Amino acid sequence: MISARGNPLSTDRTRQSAIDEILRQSVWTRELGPEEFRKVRETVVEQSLPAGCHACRNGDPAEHWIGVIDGLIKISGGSADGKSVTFTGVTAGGWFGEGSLLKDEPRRYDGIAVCNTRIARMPRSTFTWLLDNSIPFNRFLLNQLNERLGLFIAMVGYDRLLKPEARVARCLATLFNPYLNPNSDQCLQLSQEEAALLCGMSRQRVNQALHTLEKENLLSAEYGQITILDLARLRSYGE
DNA sequence: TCATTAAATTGTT
DNA sequence: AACAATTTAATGA
Repeated sequence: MISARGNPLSTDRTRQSAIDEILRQSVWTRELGPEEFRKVRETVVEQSLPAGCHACRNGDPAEHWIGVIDGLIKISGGSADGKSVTFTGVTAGGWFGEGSLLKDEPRRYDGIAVCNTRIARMPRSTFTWLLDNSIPFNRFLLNQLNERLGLFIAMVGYDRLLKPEARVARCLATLFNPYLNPNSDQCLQLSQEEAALLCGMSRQRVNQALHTLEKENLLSAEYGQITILDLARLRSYGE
């Protein structure tokens, strides 16, 4: 896995297989016809992003729909006083950035690699072609937007109704939404500081909450990574 | 391979 | 926010 990532010696064949990998893992490719699938496969390109690099930047023109092959991209925005807010994370098999493509506007948010991450870029031309030609693709997008809306509504609820432990548990669980992030790895490569940004809490409080959740065998917190052990109970934690 | 050091992350107040 | 402790990664003998 690691050896192929960012390796300048990797062949075209290994590059193409990474594209095949994410297309296999993605929900929206399952209903495409052969012609549609071929067009997608021929135009999507892979890119390796070291931790901290931008997949897309607030204000830049939007030329691609972006999928995550492996790793973790955080969707964040900067506030006026220089602080940044993390809205959500996208993991393996998830795609993002369609909002700017649909509106034909510059990017509204930053997409930043939290750990070393490989992404796939679909050119705008392919994206609009799918919109014009594939009903399954349109159905997928509609569902994805609906899932996202549900996700953000749920997160507002977590903020107001749940104790810190439950907020951490459920925020982490959202990274495993089967529709938005269908192939998320149980092992999340992120520091507690990043986890805190994702949960909208202080690092100290997240640190404390992680200890509690670890004692209950729901996850294991290691140096620079969190491994999910019981996703079902994290999802419903605090009920 | 091992020791040293800097940087990142975690634990705690 | 600050500080100490711990872990990792990089370096060179």
